[in-house]
Amino acid sequence: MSINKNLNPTESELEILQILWQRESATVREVHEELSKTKASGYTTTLKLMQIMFEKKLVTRDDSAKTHIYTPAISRQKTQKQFLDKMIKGLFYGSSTQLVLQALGNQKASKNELEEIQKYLDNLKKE
Amino acid sequence: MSINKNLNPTESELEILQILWQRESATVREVHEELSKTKASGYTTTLKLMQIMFEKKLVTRDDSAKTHIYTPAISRQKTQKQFLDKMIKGLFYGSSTQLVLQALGNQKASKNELEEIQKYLDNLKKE
DNA sequence: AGCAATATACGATTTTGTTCGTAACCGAAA
DNA sequence: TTTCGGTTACGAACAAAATCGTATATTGCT
Repeated sequence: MSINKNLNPTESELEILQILWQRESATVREVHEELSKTKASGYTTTLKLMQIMFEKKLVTRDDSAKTHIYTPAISRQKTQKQFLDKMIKGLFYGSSTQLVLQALGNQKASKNELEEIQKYLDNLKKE
Repeated sequence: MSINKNLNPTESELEILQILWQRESATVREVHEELSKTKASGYTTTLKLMQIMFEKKLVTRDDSAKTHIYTPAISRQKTQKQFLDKMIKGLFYGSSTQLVLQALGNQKASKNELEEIQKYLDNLKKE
């Protein structure tokens, strides 16, 4: 029974969170600058999105100065988990294993990465 | 340079594809029946969605009889890959390894499943 | 104080996706 | 052949998300 509604971020909101997570915190302008590298849209669009995210409590902000500073209010990990779960349920018939195999098969991971995963698996098995 | 626009399926369209993949093919009524188990909405809603999916070429249909029979036009695997790629890019900073670790950590897989994954990894390493 | 530059606030519009009502259609049974 | 149940076609309403234009505020500079 959580008090917060905790609405899931939309596609665009995710893009912004992505940037905020990398930077710890940022102004609207900084976020917009970053977004502009891959996407064309107006400054006020980014502003509006971030205001909405504030209302949804996806971010907090320091508005003591003229230029507000935004900070993510939800963790990267938690968000990743939410979306993963949804995807496993909606596209992999509930099997996380299926998702993992598919992910491994598609994207070629380096040998180092594969070994990292194997180590991780060994630990899991011990538990 | 593909001729088809190949629009990604939406949330609702995925639910329908999910059913079509399981059954190989199905009528609107069958799909609707199945959807109704988990979701309340009218028959014509399902119909409309499937008609749109037809326009988008997400499904094909046999309309030789009065009751049309729909068949998925995109494969489960390809769709899974598309969404995985998008998620890795959009939420895991491009690292499939990160996604895998996160997926393994969240959802407890059984020991058998873990071993299946390990075998798979061994094969990958050999290549 | 007045001006320029840069912020935020916020409503309106556009776009995309979902839902539904109604008409037209078809086939089988009476 | 008429009727009735089930089907498709299709436009329109509705909802959610994204985009933008414009007004207003704040700061720094001259």
